[in-house]
Amino acid sequence: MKNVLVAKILYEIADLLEMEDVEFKPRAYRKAARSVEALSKPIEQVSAEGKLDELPGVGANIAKKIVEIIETGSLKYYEELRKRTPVDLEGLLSVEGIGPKTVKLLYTRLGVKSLDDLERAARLHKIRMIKGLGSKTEENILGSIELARSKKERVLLGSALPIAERISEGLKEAIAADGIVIEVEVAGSLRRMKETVGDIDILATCMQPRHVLDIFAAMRGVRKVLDKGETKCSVLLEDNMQVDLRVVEEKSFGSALMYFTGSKDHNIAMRRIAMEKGYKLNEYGLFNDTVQIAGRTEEEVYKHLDLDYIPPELREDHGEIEAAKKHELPNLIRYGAIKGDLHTHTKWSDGLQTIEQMAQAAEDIGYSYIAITDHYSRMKIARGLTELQLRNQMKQIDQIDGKLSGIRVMKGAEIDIRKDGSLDARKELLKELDVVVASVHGTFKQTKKEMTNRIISAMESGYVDVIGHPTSRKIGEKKPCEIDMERVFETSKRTQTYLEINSQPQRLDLDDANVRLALEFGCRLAVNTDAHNHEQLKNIRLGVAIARRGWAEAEDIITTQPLINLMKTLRKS
DNA sequence: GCCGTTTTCGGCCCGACTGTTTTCAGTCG
Repeated sequence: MKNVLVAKILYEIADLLEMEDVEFKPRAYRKAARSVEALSKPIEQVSAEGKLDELPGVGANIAKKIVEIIETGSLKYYEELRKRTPVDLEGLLSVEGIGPKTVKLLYTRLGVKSLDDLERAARLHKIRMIKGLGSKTEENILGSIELARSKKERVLLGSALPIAERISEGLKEAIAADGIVIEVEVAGSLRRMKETVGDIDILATCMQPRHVLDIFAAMRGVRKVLDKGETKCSVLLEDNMQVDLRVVEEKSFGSALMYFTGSKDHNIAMRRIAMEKGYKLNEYGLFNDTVQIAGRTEEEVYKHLDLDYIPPELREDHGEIEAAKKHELPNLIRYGAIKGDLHTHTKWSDGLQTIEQMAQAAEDIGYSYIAITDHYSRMKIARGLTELQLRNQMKQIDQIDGKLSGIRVMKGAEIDIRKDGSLDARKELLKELDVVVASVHGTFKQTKKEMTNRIISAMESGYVDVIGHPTSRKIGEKKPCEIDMERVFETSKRTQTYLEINSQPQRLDLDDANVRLALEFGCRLAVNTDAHNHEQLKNIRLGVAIARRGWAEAEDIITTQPLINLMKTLRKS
């Protein structure tokens, strides 16, 4: 599956062309790249079927280039562009505030090719000497460069999860084909559903550990075997992700799973409890002297320590052990509990699919409602709709909704919260919508107080149902805005304006800590995907994971409610 | 380089903000 590679090259061509002041082509390449990225099947398959030019944004020329990438792993056109400006484009562009034009400028004037070069140039105050740049730019670069570097070290949950699942499924299938019984589980921070992970840990139990390790080391996608022993094998995948596989005896599977799931702090606390009871806990089991009294499953280990079972998402030593002791753990929202999505986009604004396609996809995953909330903006953010366009869309949604019986399609919009906290839409228009999502786009350089008031104003307007991606953070790219969250939570509760848990892999905003705090304030939240294509509707599990990590129960999340209850919850019903 | 019930050629999103500038380029969403 070369989708990621193809998309990456197309994106980079766009940046390279932009560097050279080429007009319009960058946009064309980006559109094609997004199409490839959104694809659920291998690009090779689409190519083999001769259907590349059916992808939105892919014409004869780009199709030809994609074929070349599939066949050779690279692209002459791309290599030539790179030769003209041989820099670590991806790295340099990951610095906030630096775009293709600045990369070009820094390269031609200072020979900056890498993040290290950039940092050196900034420290030596060479950047401020360039016409068009200044001391402020230099300071900003130094401020963002660490963040840009750290991005490489951890991978988004949303990226790592499918890789881990593919590997564990592949392993199961390969072993099963040999007629051998195997049990495989993903462990580590990935199992705890942390928003980013450093590597992938997989645990297996099998009577023939060596056979499992051999198959694992020879799997497709493995670039390098880092080390391989009797029970453990570490490999580096083609995309630089490290995967560790451990094979343990069946009688130790539960305790090993606990041990390798962590967190470290949770494990330490657990071992202390075992000690207090006169036992010993390690990855091989729970022991009374030398006799193993538990270890086959996690459940029996917790039980023998007089604790309720603690779901992996809670294992951070943030009070979960005390709660488990007192039988006060939350009844966490289940992964399948979501009944609908209140934040989605279509090709009317910057999405990829039609309203029908999004609604159909939502119905297919078992939802009973979906709100179409394309960007609406008087300032044309992300191809926002005009009032006339939105009214046309509303008519079309009504027609589509009339035709579909299995799912309710709701009229909505994502409205920009302007700098002064006012909504970028006429109130009369908002009244006609079923769902109003209001979000901050463009965080400027506002103070904490200004930003807090900006969001609170929107909540107090009386026209907003959901605040979209409340802190505007992007993991590894953009820090969350400084906001007085407690004031926001208080207002959310008072005005019954629901804060979103945005399920986009790079957002996950609110984050787990804020979710937990919001719940303490008595807020209810909305888990949405902000999907820009139908595949992204499936990101909902990431949002639910964050809800679980924030100790949320189903009742805390309005999108678990059936339609009739939801309508009572929203203000415009 | 792509695309089309107003077009197969001529458009293609655009406004705000920042940091640099004396009127604007680059970045962002």
